[in-house]
Amino acid sequence: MPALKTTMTAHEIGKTIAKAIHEHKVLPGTKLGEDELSEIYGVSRTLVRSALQGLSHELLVDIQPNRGAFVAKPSLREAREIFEARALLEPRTARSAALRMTQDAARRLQTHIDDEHEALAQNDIGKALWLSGVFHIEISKLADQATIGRFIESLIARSSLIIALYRKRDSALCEKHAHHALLEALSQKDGARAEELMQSHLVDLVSALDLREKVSNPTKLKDVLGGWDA
Amino acid sequence: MPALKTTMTAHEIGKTIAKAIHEHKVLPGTKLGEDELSEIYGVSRTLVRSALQGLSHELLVDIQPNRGAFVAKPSLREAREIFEARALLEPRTARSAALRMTQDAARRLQTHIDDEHEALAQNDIGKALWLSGVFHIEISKLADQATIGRFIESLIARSSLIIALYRKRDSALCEKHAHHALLEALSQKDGARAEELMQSHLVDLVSALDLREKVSNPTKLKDVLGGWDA
DNA sequence: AATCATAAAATTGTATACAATCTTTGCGAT
DNA sequence: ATCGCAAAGATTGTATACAATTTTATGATT
Repeated sequence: MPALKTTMTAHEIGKTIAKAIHEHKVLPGTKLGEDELSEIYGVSRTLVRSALQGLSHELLVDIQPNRGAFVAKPSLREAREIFEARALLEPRTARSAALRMTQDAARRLQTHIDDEHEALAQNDIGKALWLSGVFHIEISKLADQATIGRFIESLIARSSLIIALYRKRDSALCEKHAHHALLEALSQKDGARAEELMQSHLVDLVSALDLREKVSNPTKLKDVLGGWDA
Repeated sequence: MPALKTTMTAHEIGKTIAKAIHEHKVLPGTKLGEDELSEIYGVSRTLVRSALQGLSHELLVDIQPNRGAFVAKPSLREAREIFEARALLEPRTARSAALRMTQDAARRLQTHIDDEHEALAQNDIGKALWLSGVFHIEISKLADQATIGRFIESLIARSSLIIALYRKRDSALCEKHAHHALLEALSQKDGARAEELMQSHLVDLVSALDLREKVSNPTKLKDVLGGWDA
């Protein structure tokens, strides 16, 4: 833990909250009260509000006027759009990354994969899930196109929410070898193969989700009274 | 003008400032002082800060810690990246838009083109430039992909800054017929042609910019002492 | 005259106080 | 009991006050 800095900046607070969201420590729909957070971080509501507004710009939290901030709940439609956008951007970006690949980058990605496996071994699904996302972000950074990289980063961040909401039961995301194969292609500067692998990897990711229309106009409202959300 | 609402919201203030930036009423590098703005809009610095932070998230303003907010000055590299990203996203989006085109949308785009011409006739270059950008945004909205649409919107907003910084002298952006041809293709639901036209339109836009490396290590610093920026 | 140090002014950063809005609770009527 | 309404409580929205930092102005020294 980074030692006792006198006070956290709004950006740092935002990062912390974002991380908790990404690791599924707080689930979509959770209320993020200002007093609560300012208590936690030992700062005034001013900074908390600033952080929350930042997160809302990234569409990670939803600020409802006079009601407060909630962890965002992307709709089915948004979910589909986000993975469509990823399918559009990431394969191409992986190809660029392959062309610019370096020894050092390969090493970094490898240790990253190791971290993923470690988290998985410790059964910290949330963390493993997020690290898996960061792997994609790292690749996009290698492509040396910061603008598109930011878009991808934003899409992956939101994917975290989508996975929390729409993951099929007992679907094994984080297929071990997918990232490894990707790294291999990148290391060999095989752009075409990297592009291909990324594309099919994304298809696999989507196939672990249930993005079908919520069917039931619940035939009887009474039936659905079990623990509903906020 | 919208009548006397008691007070403006941070979002509205941000929109107003953004509009001024887009229309080149304030140029890249201009300082946006908090007191100054709160005076102008008749609100406290709290709201102004919130607005500025929002704009900084959109990369329209650059907030330097303890120094203040300035209208952003995209680097040459960013400029190139942004138009690369547009070239990647917009043609495809224009194709989708064509497939979803309606009578009503065609009418709206036509009146939009008329507005552009009117602004041009009134010699309001800044406004014409921005309306020209909004035309692209409107098309992207028709494509029914809000996520990518937001990316495109953000890219076009920043293009405004790039044009302010890097436009070739006496280059006629806003070639009259380009948008008209695009509208025609869209109206005919000719996706392939719309995609083509958009692609070449973007090439034309870039060719009106000077995105070459700034050559001169100024041989003598003394020579460059004229009014330099902040 | 130019340069550096120092002090005053101005500006941004953060916390607190107050206002507006929403939520919950309790009471009374049906 | 259930519904509706009203007051109390809690939470968000905005403004102001104070602290920290930067910028500008001033003056001494070389």
